[in-house]
Amino acid sequence: MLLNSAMEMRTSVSLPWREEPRDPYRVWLSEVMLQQTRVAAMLPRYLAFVERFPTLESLAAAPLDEVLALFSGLGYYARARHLHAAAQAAVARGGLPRSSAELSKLPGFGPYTAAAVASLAFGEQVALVDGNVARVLARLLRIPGTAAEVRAQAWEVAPSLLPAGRAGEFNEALMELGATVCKPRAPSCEECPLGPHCQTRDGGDADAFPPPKTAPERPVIVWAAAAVTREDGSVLLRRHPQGELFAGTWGLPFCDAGGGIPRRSARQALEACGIRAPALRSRGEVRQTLTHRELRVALFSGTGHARERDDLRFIAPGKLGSVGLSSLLRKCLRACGIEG
DNA sequence: AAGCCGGGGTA
DNA sequence: TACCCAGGCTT
Repeated sequence: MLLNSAMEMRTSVSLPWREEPRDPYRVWLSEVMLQQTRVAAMLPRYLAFVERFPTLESLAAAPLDEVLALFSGLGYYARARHLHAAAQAAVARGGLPRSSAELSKLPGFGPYTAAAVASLAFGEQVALVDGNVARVLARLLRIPGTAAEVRAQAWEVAPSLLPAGRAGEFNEALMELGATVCKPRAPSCEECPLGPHCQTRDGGDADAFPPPKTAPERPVIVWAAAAVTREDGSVLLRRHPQGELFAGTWGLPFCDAGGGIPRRSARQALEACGIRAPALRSRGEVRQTLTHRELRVALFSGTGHARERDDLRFIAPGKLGSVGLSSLLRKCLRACGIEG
């Protein structure tokens, strides 16, 4: 009965990766893009991605740069690197593994994604818990404890709720319910198909499950960055190395400027690129809030030339779509009057 | 177990 | 504007 109630949620939206018969590659791609990202934000990128890389094999054969380009602005770029690496590993072994256990061995497949692909695309009878499922179960069953404890409990309980032979449908229905009705805040309990079964609905305290997390403090990071344009209008970009924020994507040459003089720091950043003491015009400050820090970038612009390297390229504004860019870079370029 | 990774939606 | 959200990897 729980199943039937929850199932009412299904098929309320038609999304391209849900077309039957399901293509495991596309189901996987959608799950990766949906990590920490809403459907509305990722849908256009998903469509562009499958158009460029319609198959697992085409993705495996692609240069990483192009994969990152298609992830531009989505954030968490490790997802793109893992996706690419996993595609190559999968092709090398003859295709995508069909079980959750085997999928887990590939980069980028954690417990959730492995179970999602296995149940949704391959029909494996395996439960999954994402933020939505954890919240739905916490309210339905009045699971006490912190968000982390609720999450662990949900993984314990979920397998026992699985209807025989219909794990995929059930998983999808629970996630759909969490996304549309059993929302983090202000849940629409009146519309909930699970209403009679829910242990928090009558109390009206569904909101309290799971309890809100305490806000983490967010240290401020200050960068000084410079947009240097060449005579032909192209702008100097530097690839963020592994271990740096925005790793793998391209950004303006920057230097940490915490406590220092921003203009001097910007000059320093350019010297590291082989540009000596150019005239720099101040372009104000761009801010970007990340999960664990607030980023403030003091911006400068100027003209100049530099020798290109593997991690240093002049890119024409019209060609910006062909490399991986962060949203931060877009903001910075806009502030400098450079439009992609 | 805790910290690290972007970005956009919502109040 | 301020707050909220969340999977996988690394340490």
